Amino acid sequence: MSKPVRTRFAPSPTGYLHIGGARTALFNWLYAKKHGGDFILRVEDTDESRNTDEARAAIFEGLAWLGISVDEGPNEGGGCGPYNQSERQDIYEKWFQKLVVAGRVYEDAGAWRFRFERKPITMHDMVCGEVTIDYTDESINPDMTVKRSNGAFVFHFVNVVDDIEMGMTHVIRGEDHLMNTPKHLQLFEALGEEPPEYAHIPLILNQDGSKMSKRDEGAAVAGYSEMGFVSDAVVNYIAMLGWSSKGDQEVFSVDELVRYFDLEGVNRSGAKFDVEKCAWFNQQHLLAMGGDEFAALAVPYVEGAGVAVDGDYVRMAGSVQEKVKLLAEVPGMISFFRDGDYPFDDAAMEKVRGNEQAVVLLEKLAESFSGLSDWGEAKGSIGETAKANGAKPGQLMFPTRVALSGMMGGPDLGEILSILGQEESVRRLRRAIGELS
RNA sequence: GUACCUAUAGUGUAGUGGCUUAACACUCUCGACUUUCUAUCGAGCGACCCGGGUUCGAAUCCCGGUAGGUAUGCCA
Repeated sequence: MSKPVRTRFAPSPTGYLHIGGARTALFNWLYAKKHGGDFILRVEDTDESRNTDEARAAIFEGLAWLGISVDEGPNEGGGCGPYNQSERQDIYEKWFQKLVVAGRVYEDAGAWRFRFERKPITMHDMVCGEVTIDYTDESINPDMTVKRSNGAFVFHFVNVVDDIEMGMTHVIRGEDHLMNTPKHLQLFEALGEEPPEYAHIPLILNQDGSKMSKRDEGAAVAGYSEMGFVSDAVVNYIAMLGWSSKGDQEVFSVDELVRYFDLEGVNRSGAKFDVEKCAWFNQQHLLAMGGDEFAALAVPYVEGAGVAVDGDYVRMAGSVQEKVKLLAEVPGMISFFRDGDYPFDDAAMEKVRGNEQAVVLLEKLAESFSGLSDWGEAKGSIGETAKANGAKPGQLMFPTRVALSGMMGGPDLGEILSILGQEESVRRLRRAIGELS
């Protein structure tokens, strides 16, 4: 019987939560949840000069938005606290003394260095396999500082001590830490503790192949909501960057991800971030949800555009569920609805003008609309009007859409007609005819 | 510089020595849905970094290049 799984995400609060960090957190979380274990958040704020409160908040908010639940952490508490490294100085001091007693550290210019054992170190990484780094040559890997001259402990040391104290069983982290692992392994050995299992996952890269850093476009998790992404889609997409189920399925719910995720499916090469595909995932998740849920999610974006939303507006917003990839597209797509003087899109009008019969057909349609006793027949009458005048339904459908909305795309025509009503629809038709003549 | 990791269509992945005419998805183009825009479905374009070797047979194993990445801090 193996120990219950405990994984962690250990960010330093020096910027906003970025997509690479989010994925690292996600993999740890997925692994823990899959195995019924706990996911711990530990804030590595040992470098005071670089930490900010905003960055701390961004970590909490980002994880919360993504739906990555924290079992133990600064806000949740837990049996291994405190979870801010800045509050754990005494603990580090205690472990540091073990190193002193064992004679593994020595003073150097006021700082303390850890004496490496001069031998090859082999790690057994769950993703990278067996990797050996030779520590024989001191000039290549000089003894590392574990305690600064100002008394503060360095990352490698606190990281290891905390992983011991907090009982981590698996450490899943970015491949940029691969070369740090032998150092950590040496520390575990010197401290007389069993190291956790390690898994180094490939990095997320920019389109040009460089490591995605905090400054790069699309790097901030906080920006995704604003752009109109839903968190499940972002989670789904970043999970697919470097991991696959080995089958053809790509669209997963979070529950499915927990069920199917495994470290065997993680590959070893870096993945370039593709916003287009991320948007496609978003569309798939939008399509998969119920109409009410979609409308509820879309409304804040419409309100954000400065519009008071009433029942008809909610209905309108809901009608574009299968027309958008991003929720932020919704307000623009339905803005014509309450704006009687909506602008006509140039490209759309040009296309309509290219159809010589358009104006005549629209006039006939306006007449037909005016005479309708049952407005529910409106959409059908478009096709009938077209046929009655020797045209195909499609030749009138598009001009009608442009006339009513000013745009090439948008909600279903029937839905537009229905919500606009007879009088307003006729008025809009005549307005467009005037514009075209 | 040195070490380590990686290398399949523009992008993300599958393929772990023969079942491969290298599969799936995004993007793009074109069709279908005798109704627009979407959605959906269908089709098309498009790849095994290079060179040796092992083998009857290599995208797959080995070696060497090349390219990219990461690490080489009293940052994390």
